Amino acid sequence: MPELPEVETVRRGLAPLLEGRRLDGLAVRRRDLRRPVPPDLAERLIGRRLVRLDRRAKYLLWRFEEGTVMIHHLGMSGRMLVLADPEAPAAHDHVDWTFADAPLVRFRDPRRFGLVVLGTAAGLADHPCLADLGPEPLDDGFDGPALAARLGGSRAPIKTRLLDQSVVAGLGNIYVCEALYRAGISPWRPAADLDGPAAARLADAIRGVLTAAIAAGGSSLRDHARVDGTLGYFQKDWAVYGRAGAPCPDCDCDPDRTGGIQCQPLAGRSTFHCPRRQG
DNA sequence: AACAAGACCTGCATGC
DNA sequence: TGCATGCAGGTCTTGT
Repeated sequence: MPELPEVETVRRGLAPLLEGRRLDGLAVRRRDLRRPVPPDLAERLIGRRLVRLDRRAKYLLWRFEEGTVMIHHLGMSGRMLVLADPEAPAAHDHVDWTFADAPLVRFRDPRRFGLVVLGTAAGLADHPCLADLGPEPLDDGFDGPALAARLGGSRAPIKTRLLDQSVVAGLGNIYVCEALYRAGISPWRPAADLDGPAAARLADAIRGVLTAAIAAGGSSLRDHARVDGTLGYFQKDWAVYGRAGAPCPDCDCDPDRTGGIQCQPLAGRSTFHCPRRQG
C-alpha cells in the first residue's frame, strides 16, 4: 500500500489526533521487523509529548519532546489503525501507542517489511534510513532541471532510476508507472536520454500524480481507521497500473488491435504502460 | 561503479 | 475442497 501519497494520507489523518498529546503507553508485541525495534523504545518515548508528525519520503517521523524522533516505515503491507474502542490485537498487530486523550493507534504489518527505530532531531539528516534520500518531489524547487541533475548520465532505464529513493524520494512502483504514463515516456528509455522538455514533463507528471493521489486519499482515512482492509481510494483513478489489456484512457487505442495497456517486467517489477502513448 | 537478481515474510488469487 | 504456485505497494545485500 504505502508509497508517498499513502504515507502522507496516514500522516494527515494521525497528526490532528496526536500532535501535542503525551504518550502514556506503548506495547510492542514483535520486535523482529525489518530492523529490530529498539529495546529502549518505551523508555525513550513514554511520558513525552508528540511535538509534530512529519513525513520524509515514505517514512513517518514522530518528533517528540527533547529531540527524540521515532522513525517509522510502513513497508509493503503496513497500515495504521485508529481505534476509539480498542479491540484485542490480531496476529500481525505489532505495536500500539496510547496517547492521552486520543484513540489507540496500532501498527499492523503482516509481512513485517516495516520498521520502527529511533533517531534524534539533531542527527536526523545523517540517520542511515534518511541520509541518502533524494529531494521531496512536492517541495518547491523540484522541477525538470532538478530531476535531470539527479538522473545524471545514467544509461539505466528511467523507471529503475525513479524507483531509486536517492533520485527522488517517495515514489514506488505504482506512481512511477503512472507518472511515466502521464509524461508519455517509455519506462525503458535510458535516463540520460531525457532532454530538458522531457525531464520537465516528467517532473510535472510526478508532482501531478502525487498531488491527485493525496487529494483522493485524504477522504479515506476513516477506512484505515475502520480496519477496512483493502486499498480503497486512488486506485480507481489509476490510468495504467493494474490495467493490463484495458484501453489507454488517453490515446484510446483499441485493445483488440494494439493490445491497449501492457504489463511487462522491468528490473523484476511489473511495469504497466501504453506502448503507443509512451513509445 | 552500475546494475540485476535474490532475499526478506505473509496473504491472497488462481488453477489444477 | 485442498493443495501448489505465483504474485504483491519496499528495501537491502549479494553477485556479475
